[in-house]
Amino acid sequence: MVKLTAQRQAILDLINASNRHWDAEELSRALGDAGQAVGIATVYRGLAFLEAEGLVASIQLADRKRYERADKAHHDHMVCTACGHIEEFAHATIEALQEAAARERGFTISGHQLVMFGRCADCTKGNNT
Amino acid sequence: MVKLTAQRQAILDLINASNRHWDAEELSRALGDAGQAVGIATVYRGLAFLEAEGLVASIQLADRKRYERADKAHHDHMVCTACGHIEEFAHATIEALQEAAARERGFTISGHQLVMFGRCADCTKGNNT
DNA sequence: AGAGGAATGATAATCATTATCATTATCAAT
DNA sequence: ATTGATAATGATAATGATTATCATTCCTCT
Ligand SMILES: [Mn+2]
Ligand SMILES: [Mn+2]
Ligand SMILES: [Zn+2]
Ligand SMILES: [Zn+2]
Repeated sequence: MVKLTAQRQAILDLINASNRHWDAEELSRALGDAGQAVGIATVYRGLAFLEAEGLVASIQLADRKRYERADKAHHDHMVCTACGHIEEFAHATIEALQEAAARERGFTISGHQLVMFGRCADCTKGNNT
Repeated sequence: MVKLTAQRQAILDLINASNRHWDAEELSRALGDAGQAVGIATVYRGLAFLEAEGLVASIQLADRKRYERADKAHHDHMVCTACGHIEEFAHATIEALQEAAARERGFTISGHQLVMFGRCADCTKGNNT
């Protein structure tokens, strides 16, 4: 019975309405534009709360943390260093091999993050930037 | 013909002398303790330089970037969230599958980072913190 | 209606990293 | 050795994302 306040619900709705990977600032700005302003501090707290509840997922990039909906199957990311595009991919075998590697070493895994950096298909062809 | 200044050489020597994963602050402090103080700004610049030259490697964790020697084969990491221990592992099959996944999507990969979080073998058994 | 506790929001604080800029080191040419 | 050009250093200010503070507002229960 997670209790969602109006601002937490607004954050969650916005995230669930697309496949974007949002940062706190973007969410705060978008909510303001939509007429339901939420203080930036509340956005940070709301995101932490929602993630703890498993209602949103996140990826930690070099500079900032980005949030996305959690109602998709687990996946990892490829980040285009030219245009910022974030592409998703899931690979069951990689996941299984990771778990095996951890098990071999007695490591109890609670999470992982695999990020590949490079140029997306568009940026590889065209010469965007 | 990379030209190493005294302070860059000192940073590199320190990194190469162990298998630790250092952050800038730790390096600056250790250099100071060793009697060859290097300003923190110079440490940051030196690390960027050394990494660009391929003389040191790095991993970007949530809060800070950590540097290690580059004269080891590529590997990824498991970070213990209890004691901070960083364990290394290499997995050729995972690497190959990653590249295949990128290729399938037209992504030109320039780098990647796979980090697993959890409790190391010691912290899983004993109850260190 | 009122008390207690949680949530909000404005703002200050924190902390890693980068930018500035005056000073110093390096090196080639005089 | 002295110059001058150029790069590096180091002290310190600035930046930017995130967290902490704290007064105010909102709920929920009695
Ligand atoms: Mn995603
Ligand atoms: Mn390592
Ligand atoms: Zn791109
Ligand atoms: Zn541990």
